[in-house]
Amino acid sequence: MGIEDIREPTFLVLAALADGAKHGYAVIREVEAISDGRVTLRAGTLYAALGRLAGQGLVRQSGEEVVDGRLRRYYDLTDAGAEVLAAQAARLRQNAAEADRRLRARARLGTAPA
Amino acid sequence: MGIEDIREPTFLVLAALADGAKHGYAVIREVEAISDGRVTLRAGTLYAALGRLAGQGLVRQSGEEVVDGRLRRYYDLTDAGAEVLAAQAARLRQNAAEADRRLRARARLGTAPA
DNA sequence: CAGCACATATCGATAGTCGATATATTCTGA
DNA sequence: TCAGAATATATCGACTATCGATATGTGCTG
Repeated sequence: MGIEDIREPTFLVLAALADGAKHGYAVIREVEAISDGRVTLRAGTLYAALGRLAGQGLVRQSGEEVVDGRLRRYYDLTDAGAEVLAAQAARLRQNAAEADRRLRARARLGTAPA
Repeated sequence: MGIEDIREPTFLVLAALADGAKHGYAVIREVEAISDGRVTLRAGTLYAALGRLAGQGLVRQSGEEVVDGRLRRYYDLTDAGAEVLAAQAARLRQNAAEADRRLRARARLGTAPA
């Protein structure tokens, strides 16, 4: 339950911040783009995740700005956050590779042994 | 929230069954092996997942057997289960690739702009 | 001037996983 | 020989990340 239990929405939040600081709403749009529209973060999910990740030292607030009378609160990845993201990405790749390997083994035997 | 919301433990259960039918306890050991010891399924997680996946038509009970006086209940993937697993694996790969791409962009700029 | 995009935030409900517990048999080591 | 671990199933309460809804306010567009 430490830092290693990361679900897709939270993973995508880290990924969205990996290439530079963004404000919350921009993260929501970025996550939607990253995931080809599959994941639309709820505001509740986003701000809860940012708070949680900040508490874990993976994300940090990097300033505020007012644009067109609207407040923007920026966040970016810490080095620890980048490390966790890299480790998680490796894990996803490994899981996907293992699943594919087994699916190929299945295909070799003939599908659905009814 | 249909069938597309799958967490790591459930994904690994599907993966464990992808290359052939197994009984519950064997799935637990297989998942541990697949994940290099990172994921040890709790019995509660496993049987809940199997029941849920069976209800979604992704897994099906494929028979019972008594070995050394102990009951074994076997499960295997349906074709639908194999398709979902393949789709999820693709998704993991895509998420991992996107994270890596952004982490490389970050590295290019110089880590942690203090 | 209605409605949507932008931008933040909180709150109750849902659901998957964990941790603990229960039951029963067989194998292993001291 | 007998305690403990491994095998094998299953249930239940607790935790928590996410969802869905709601709230508040500004600025742009039709």
